[in-house]
Amino acid sequence: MANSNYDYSRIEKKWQKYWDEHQTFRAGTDYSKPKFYALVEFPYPSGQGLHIGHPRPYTAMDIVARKRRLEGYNVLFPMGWDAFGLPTENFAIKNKIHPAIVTENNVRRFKEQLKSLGLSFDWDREINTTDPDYFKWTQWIFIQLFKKGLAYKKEMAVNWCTSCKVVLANEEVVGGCCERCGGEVIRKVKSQWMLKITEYAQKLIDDLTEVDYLEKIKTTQINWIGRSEGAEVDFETTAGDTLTVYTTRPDTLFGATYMVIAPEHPMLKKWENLLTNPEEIRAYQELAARKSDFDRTEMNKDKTGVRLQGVSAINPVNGKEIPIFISDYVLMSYGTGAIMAVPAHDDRDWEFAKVFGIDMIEVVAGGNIEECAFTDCATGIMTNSGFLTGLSVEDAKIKIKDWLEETGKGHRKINYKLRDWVFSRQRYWGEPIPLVNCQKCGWVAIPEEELPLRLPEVESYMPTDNGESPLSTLESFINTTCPCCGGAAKRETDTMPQWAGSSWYFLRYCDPHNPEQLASKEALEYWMPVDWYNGGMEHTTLHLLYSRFWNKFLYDIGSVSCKEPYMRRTSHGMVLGEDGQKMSKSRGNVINPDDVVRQYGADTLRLYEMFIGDFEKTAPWSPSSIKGCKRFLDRVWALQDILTDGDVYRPELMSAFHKTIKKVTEDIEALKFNTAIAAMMALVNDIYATGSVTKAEYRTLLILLNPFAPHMTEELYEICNFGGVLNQQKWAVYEESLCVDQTVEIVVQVNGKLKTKLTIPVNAEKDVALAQALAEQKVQDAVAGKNFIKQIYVQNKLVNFVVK
RNA sequence: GCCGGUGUGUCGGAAUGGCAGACGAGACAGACUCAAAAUCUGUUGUCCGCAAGGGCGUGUGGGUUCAAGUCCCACCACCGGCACCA
Repeated sequence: MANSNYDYSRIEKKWQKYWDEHQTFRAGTDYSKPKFYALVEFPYPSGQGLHIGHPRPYTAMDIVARKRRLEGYNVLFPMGWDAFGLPTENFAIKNKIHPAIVTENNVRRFKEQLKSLGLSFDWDREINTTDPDYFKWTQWIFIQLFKKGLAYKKEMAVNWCTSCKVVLANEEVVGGCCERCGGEVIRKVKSQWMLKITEYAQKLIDDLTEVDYLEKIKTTQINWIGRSEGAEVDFETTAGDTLTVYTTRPDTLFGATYMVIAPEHPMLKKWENLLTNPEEIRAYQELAARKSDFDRTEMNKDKTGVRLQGVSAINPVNGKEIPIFISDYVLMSYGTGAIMAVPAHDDRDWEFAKVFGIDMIEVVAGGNIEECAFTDCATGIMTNSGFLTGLSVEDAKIKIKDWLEETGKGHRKINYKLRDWVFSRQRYWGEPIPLVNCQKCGWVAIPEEELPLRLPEVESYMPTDNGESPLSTLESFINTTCPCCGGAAKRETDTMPQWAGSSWYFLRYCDPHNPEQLASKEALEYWMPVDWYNGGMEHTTLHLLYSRFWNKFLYDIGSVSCKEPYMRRTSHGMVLGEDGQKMSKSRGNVINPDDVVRQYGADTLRLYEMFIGDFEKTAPWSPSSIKGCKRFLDRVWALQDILTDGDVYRPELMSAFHKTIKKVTEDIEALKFNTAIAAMMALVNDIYATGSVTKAEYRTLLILLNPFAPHMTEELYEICNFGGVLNQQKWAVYEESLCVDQTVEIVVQVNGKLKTKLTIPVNAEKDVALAQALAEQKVQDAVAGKNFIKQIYVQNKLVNFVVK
């Protein structure tokens, strides 16, 4: 009989209390110790409470953090709340509760749930983005950006969610719909605060070489930033001015038979009096403006447009006059908002030219332009191209760029798809933008002593239908004096987007209570960069990019000491419902972590979330599979009944132990938690096969398992009187030389087919192994009467006789 | 269309070019039990065979190799992301 039942509920509460009281996981301030900074994305404390997907990445990093502590590192593993945002505000509106109260309640619930999972966060460093002591520094950073000219206000077409009544960043629009609510997104011209992330585009690409991110994260970011090399080319027009285009294919300049400008292009205004078909143009402009992004993508098959009558352009290489069109396939937001169209060598231009019956000139030989545009840069040879004829495309690109620069008709240019970050939101529950507008001085930052600029109390948080912030109705908030001239001024009423607070939170964790600075220099120099940051793939082009940008800016102004905030970035797969579908209320496949903790205990839940499959891939929840993890813990618990006095690894388990230590040690670092657990399960099976366990064996097993199942292993460690508490012990060590057995089983093949297996001494010499293999009857039968072609021996693996 | 990723038993999934299916689940059989649950033991890719044994098996088709789930080429299916970016 077991000394006691595995009463997980009692044990887990006991140890959670113990860790709390002893501040076991408090990050030390001894800066002479080696540090390890493990980070998980802090949650948005929603009203639904913790989702079953949360524990997966949290447990993973908890395992790493716990292991590193046992290895002697000073570990920082913090947690906080990304609490500004729309759902809280919407809930507040609906239920007439202040969003701050809603946030407080949600945070309390989340914290309880996280604690019930035994996650080893340093709760002394808990932060909350809605805390004025925190967002004081979010506002401070904004002011620095403003002072350096990286925050600017611009009248522009923005993405407007008709349902949330709020502006969205480009990154927040998914397939023409609002990322959050799925509502229709339309384009609306508004004056918005923008952050010049584009200024950092090149650095954001280049510095990826210095960090260890999953390759797909790097490529996604690189593709999102979308660097392209080309040239800007100036086309003179019959209006006597110049129309500049951007192209990546200046080599095809001789093939440019028309031009297209975006419907919003400013030149149209300039040419107003010269254009003879203004109605037609205006009608098209209105049509294009009404189209949402969604419509634009939907309609991308049929090219539409209007030819400008009265103005045309001159091709600078051959002086030919070519027509200019407006069409919504050219975007004002990229390049110069104007293109030279080369229908023979660009798919979109080809389609457009077919619709409008425009000439094509083949300038790169090798395709059939009657059928489709020939866009291959690698094999084509220039033709019909004057001084470029006969060159390869690559050589032609260089030559034409040189020519453009020599003649002053253009120049080399690099463009990025990345656009500046729309940073204003017309909602209540966000950081107020700390600027005032003065008639005389324009936009002025409020003095830093006045930070934090708190949110005023308002009657209603309702977003207004005219698209202004709820703060805009509050005279007492708006009216203020100009810090510059002392005259009357008005405060900015927009707030910051939810991404603001999370763009620098990893810095605040280093020194979370500092009232003087966002964090002290010493703390930042010691803890930064984050050694390992795990989070969702969905943040690759949002939070991950934004926070790299902010960190780089803070680095440039001397506030932080490293160029890149995160040394290593990994990503976890989602936990799906039992049916393999994404968990959702409507599907009825939602699993609540509280229920699982109640039914099986936190240790089982932790173990299962790690065992469920490859950490980086999605995995369906399986109610029966989790029982296997509980069963395993029960078996570990019951080992205490067969504990002997012996205090060494027994010879028959010697290599099994060393191998398992090695496997678990390495697998944790490689995110292969599932195979680490499998190895421990196999070890326990091996132990049971011997009928008993020694103290040394049990102790090692408990240490290996501790990061995964911290409560139970602490309890067993105490029950068995192994001395002290487990979390103060040292991680298990292995010796390479003891990971191998004295003998190995090798495979004997004839012509690659398995014939028999053979047990021979480890590292046996070739002739010894071959001789022994050849002595086997089955081998004899298989090779009888045949000639040996080859005899292959792979040490400790196999013997293969190739015969004919 | 472009960029990623993934295809292995009934299921989740293991396999530095070297015994495919570790570990777990499920199923089946047995032990314990009045009985059930729990637990323990065994079997469990598939086909032929009473057996010994043998054939076939990692999405499809080729190739490299003594040896391919793994490397190369072509293709198919599914998942995710981006999408008129000149």
